[in-house]
Amino acid sequence: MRAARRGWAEIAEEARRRIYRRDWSPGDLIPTEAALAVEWGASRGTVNRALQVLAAEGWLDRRRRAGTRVALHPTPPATFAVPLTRDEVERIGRRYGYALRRREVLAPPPGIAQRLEMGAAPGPALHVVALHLADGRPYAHEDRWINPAAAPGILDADVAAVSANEWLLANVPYSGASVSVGAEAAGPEAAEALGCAVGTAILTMDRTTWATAAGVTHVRTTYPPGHRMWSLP
Amino acid sequence: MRAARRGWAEIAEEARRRIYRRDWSPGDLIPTEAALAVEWGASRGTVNRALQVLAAEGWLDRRRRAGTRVALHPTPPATFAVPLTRDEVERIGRRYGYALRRREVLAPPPGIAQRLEMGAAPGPALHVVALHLADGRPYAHEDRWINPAAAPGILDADVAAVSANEWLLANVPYSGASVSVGAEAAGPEAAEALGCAVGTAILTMDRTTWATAAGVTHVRTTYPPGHRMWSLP
DNA sequence: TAGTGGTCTAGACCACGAT
DNA sequence: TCGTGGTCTAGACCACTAC
Repeated sequence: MRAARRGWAEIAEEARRRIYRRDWSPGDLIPTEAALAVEWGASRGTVNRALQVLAAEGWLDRRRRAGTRVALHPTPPATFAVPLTRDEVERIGRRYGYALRRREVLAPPPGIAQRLEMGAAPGPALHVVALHLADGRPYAHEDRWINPAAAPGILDADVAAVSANEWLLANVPYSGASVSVGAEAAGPEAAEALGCAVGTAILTMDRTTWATAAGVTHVRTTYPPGHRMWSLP
Repeated sequence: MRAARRGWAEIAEEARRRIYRRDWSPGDLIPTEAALAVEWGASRGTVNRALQVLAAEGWLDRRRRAGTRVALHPTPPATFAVPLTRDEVERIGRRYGYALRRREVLAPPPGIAQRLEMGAAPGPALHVVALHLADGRPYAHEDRWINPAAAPGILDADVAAVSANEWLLANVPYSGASVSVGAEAAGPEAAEALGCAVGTAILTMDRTTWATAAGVTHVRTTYPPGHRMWSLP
């Protein structure tokens, strides 16, 4: 039906159109790659690339021999960027500031030790509490634990000058992270730092980061009342 | 150095190893695709595929002519799945239930009308308030507005029997969504539905969904105290 | 067992942008 | 200008799985 198109991106776009126009309805089997390659005047490799993108986005379910079907619940996962706080602040055009509020070396509580895979009788860890500022006002409060075994040199780092996270990014290999968000009533320390009443509803984000095998750091970041995290477009 | 490897996935794995072992450090220029293809005994196309994956994950910055560099802040965005609530409940092994609490047709408040692109003098919209249950207990409370112009037939749908979201997924094309999360104090309606005190800190998720051009639905979902959203592994 | 998607290859041309 | 990544192609083989 269609004349020669150009590139896998345009092919993917055409396929998306067919899906949300219901030319291809949820559950439907769509033509094979070979057939679409002929129809669109492209090679099978190009069609394959386009359809793999749609499958990764959640629009299609593909299985060898069984063919490609339109997904029943085409709801692509939402993606939230969780960048370095400095970058996040500067990207919205505000001046970044950083203030260390507490630094201590002591054995972490059991929950933290478990997340950092420090064993049942954990040695001392670095505990850092700091405030990130945007145009001089509180932007985020962070309460961080760092496993010195996984981050050699951190105990000598000047975490008053550079945020612990930036030091880690520059100095420690990173292989993965787990993130969660939730709502909590502000505790005394966060409330005072963020300038709100104790008990106010605030957004909290927990992030645990690993190197190859060991847990490197666990951080709880809390944001002032009203803060929202937005998905990427 | 290395014997023939197999496939772009293994090549990507090897490249990731070099990055977090600091064989390739942040800011470094890495060898060209052609050079790596020779070293790894693969074709350039295979190396290209692997490096494109790493670039999409945030590990590499690639530019024509300038070559490929290791990113300075390699922090891949966290991805949260935002599935159909029914699927979410069933995936954690609990029995799903749904209870309609309110259904009315009236002009939406200005903020909602704006998100749904209904203009300055919006006509009536469908307002649905419902509760999702897991093993009979409140799992999520949703307050939803639907633009009937973008969802023809919704006014005749039986939203007491099937959740409005499921009806929409089955009947209305979907082209994109915007999601945000935040923390709020529970209002009277949500508090009563979720069985908590007014003012308790609860997680809220807003989602606006569009068809090709028009806004289809805006929903605010609130979760019981303590609920957390987790990133995908 | 046969049909479908997943992938690799070698070669080619193009687009971008550093120099 | 010209080196680098981005992409297309045609052909091939393989892996999975419905039949």
